[in-house]
Amino acid sequence: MPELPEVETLRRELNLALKNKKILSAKVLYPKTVFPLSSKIFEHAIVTKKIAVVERRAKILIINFSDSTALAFHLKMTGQLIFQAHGGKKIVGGHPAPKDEITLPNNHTRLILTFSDNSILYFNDLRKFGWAKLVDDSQLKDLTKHLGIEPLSKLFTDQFLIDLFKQYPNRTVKQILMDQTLIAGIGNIYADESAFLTKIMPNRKANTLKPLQIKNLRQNIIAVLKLSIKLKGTSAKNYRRSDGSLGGFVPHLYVYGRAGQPCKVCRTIIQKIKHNQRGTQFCPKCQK
DNA sequence: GTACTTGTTGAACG
DNA sequence: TCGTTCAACAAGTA
Repeated sequence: MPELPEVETLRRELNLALKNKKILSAKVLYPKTVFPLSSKIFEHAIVTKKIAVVERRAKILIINFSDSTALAFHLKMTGQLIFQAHGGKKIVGGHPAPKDEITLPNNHTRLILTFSDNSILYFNDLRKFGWAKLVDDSQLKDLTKHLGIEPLSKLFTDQFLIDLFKQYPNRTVKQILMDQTLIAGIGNIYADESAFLTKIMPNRKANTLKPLQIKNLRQNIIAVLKLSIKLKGTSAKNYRRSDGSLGGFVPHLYVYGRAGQPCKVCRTIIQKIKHNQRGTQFCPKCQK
């Protein structure tokens, strides 16, 4: 599933690909995916809009138009955005697709945007959790106002994280890291991975961590996010064990998706528990 | 067929 | 008002 690094990679690529393009037509194939919910209204409202810049907030991808409206996407777990240049190669972002077999549109395609140079952007989403919202300035603010700070911004300081742990002494590490209203963009993968790198259990209570551990945790969060972006954000694990396509970050995972396999550090078998209603993986020996 | 998984939202709870 | 818990969303896998 797309995480912050993957959305960021997609943002960079789409920003280059889409800048200054004009929307020639739009086709909604699954109305519940879009806002406004009416396909007709959506399709009519978006044509002739010109793309100014593509931005990202947490895991939300924001295509800004020149008239200060925007099309905001959330890929959730299985969303994909695929850009097909006219006669050119595809840019694929989001949920990994079986390699080289994407024919478009297909039965998971929810929205098609065609640009005036005949290039096309497809929004695919197998499970239909994702959305594409056409919003004005104030609606865009509503979409993002509840989100906490970006973990890769300068605001994400040692002191900020230490204060958070003080503010929520009874929560667990993982609960704090994954709370989008506190820190925006960390999902299950990076919560588990950064806990491993810090050698702490994800279900440790916040008030049991020493300031030095919190500082280490912050370093590890940043390191793991940056490494994943560097590897083109292909952080998504193979979605089901049978799906042979591995993302570029997968070889760097220590615990996520590795339950039952030996720890890369000490060979102890990685365990999986349910914590905070989420699958949570850890090494019982390395993490305390 | 049944249970389970997954990220996020929002309702319901004390 | 606040923090916590849980159902809902959809479709594929075990």
